[in-house]
Formats: sequence, C-alpha cells, structure tokens
Amino acid sequence: MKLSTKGRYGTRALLDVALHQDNSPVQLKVIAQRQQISLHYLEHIIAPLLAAGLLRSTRGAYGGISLGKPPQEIVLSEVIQVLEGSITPVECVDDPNVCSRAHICVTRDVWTDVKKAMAGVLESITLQDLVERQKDKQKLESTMYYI
Amino acid sequence: MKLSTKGRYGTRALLDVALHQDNSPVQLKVIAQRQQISLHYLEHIIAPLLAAGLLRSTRGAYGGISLGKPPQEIVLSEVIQVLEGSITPVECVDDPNVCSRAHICVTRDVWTDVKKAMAGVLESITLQDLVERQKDKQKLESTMYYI
DNA sequence: GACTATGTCGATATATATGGTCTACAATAA
DNA sequence: TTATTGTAGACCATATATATCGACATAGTC
Repeated sequence: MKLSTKGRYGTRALLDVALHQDNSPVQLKVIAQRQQISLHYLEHIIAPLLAAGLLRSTRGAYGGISLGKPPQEIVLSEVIQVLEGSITPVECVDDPNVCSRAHICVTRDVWTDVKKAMAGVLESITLQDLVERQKDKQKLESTMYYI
Repeated sequence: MKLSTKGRYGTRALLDVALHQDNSPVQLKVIAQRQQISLHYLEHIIAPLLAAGLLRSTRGAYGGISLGKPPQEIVLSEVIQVLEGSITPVECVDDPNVCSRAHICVTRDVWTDVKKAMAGVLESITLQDLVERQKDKQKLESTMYYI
C-alpha cells in the first residue's frame, strides 16, 4: 500500500512550480535541485502531468514548466490518478469482471470502502490548499527562529 | 497504492477459516482449493498470521488451522498490518527521521490524512463483521435463484 | 542564421518486490 | 510406526520501481 516516488515527487514538483512561478516558467533543472530529484528522472515524472494538462511546458532559452490551470482547480486526486493510475487498492473494485466472485465477495466491499476513504481525502485538497499551508508553515518556521 | 496478494489472499483465508471451523481446524489444502490459491504460496501467507497469533495451527492427521482469537477480536487493520507492514502510504508518516524536511513538508501532512482515513475504515471492521456480511450475501444470493 | 538553453523521448541498467515452486523436515493422530 | 498434516527455507522467474544516458526538437538571443 505504498505510494511510489512518482506520486511523491510529482506532487512535490507541482507544489514547487505553484510556489515559484511568477509569470515565468520554472526550469526543470531548478526544481530538480530544489526538490533533490534527479533531473532525468524528473523529466519522466513531468511527462504524464504535461499530457494531462496539469502542467504546461515552454521550450528553449528561458523556458521551463508552469501550471496548466489555476492551483485552485488542481485537485490531488487527479494528480495521483495521473501519476499512479487508479487509486484503488484492488483491481476488482474498479472492474468487477476481473474476478468471477466479485458479486458475492465481502472483502471486495472492504476495499471499496478503503478506496472511498482515500479518495475523499484527496478530492478535498487542491494545490492551492497546499500552497497556503506551505506558506503558513514557513511563516511559523521563521517566527520560531526568533524565539 | 495497490494491496498485494498477501493482503488479499490472507484476508480471504482468515474469512474462510472463520466460516468453516466448527470445533475442528481447517486444512490448508482445503482453503487453498476453496479460495483458489496455490497451497505452497498460501503457506507463506499463513506463516505471519500464525506468528501474530491471529491463527493457530495443529499438525498431523486431522490437523489444520483455526482462529487464534474470537472473530470479534480480529480487526482488519491488524490483519493488513501483519501481512503488508504498516498501512502508511509513505515512510515519513510513521518516522519523520527518514526525511530531513519532514517537519516542514505539507505533502507529508496529506499522506498522514490519507493514512488516517484508511486506518479508520480498517479499524472499524472485524472478522466477525465479514462473517455476518458473507452470510447475509449468501442468503440473498440463494433467495435470488428462486425469483 | 548560428548558437545556446531548454524540454522530449527512447533505450538501457539495476535493484527490489512479487508471486510462486520445490524439497526436506517436524509433529501428531490412528 | 506410518500416514497425514503443517513448517521452514532455498530457489527462481517476472514485473515494477528507480533511475541514467544520449540523441534530438524547439525556441530564444545575438
């Protein structure tokens, strides 16, 4: 039940872009440095986010990537969906046909509830929420140093 | 974010035992057949459940396995914990020391919420609940055939 | 138009996890 | 003592995760 690095790095990359884009795109190289992710690996993680329209890219000098839509409209459930595939813990929850006993299986009902619980959390959080939380945390952090 | 066959098969095996033990243990071979799991593979899945005390084994002729405690006391969160390890989607949720930025990381807060949501579901369901649900389903199923 | 900065894409490599088989062995009931 | 059952652990094939590298496409700048 682990999230792979794709989901983790990808979410962090999106948040990085959201925090640092001021009318100009953010370079992959810079994100990689700031988030301590290998540049080449980051490219592979960015690709599906571009394809899904969550990010936009600009090639050439002074290029980079920027958000594909406003951070209020980027919901975490979609991010995870794009990077990890369906959030379901077990295939049969999405498609009963993969198992002949699906219609009478009570463990399937449990996995369905688990999926709903996870989806509920991820659907309730947008990138904008993360941006605000991050700013709050950094403010608190800098205050702490003065104590 | 997928559950491996260990978690799935193990849960089904436990339910199978709960449904079929009547004062006598259930043979691994029989569970394997009924649940369509390879016997040898099932042995590997049973082992940690025995070690955790969720199952008890009896060797020799007419041996088999039986529940290690009453089904009302077997909570699914423990089953999954034993079979899959911690339910956390990301290591840093359980142990902040694995990442130096854990204290200021907002994505970590998200994964923490996700873990809580999953745990909430799994902690609320016991093996006894599954037994009852299964019996209800089968009753409904047999009724359906008469319509 | 040449040059440079930057993202894109595909091939490849390595490590780890998954899912499973097989054999030898230990315990116990009949 | 023998047949029956679970136990333990070595072994293996495949898939997936986690990268790395190099060649290429595109877009600014001079």
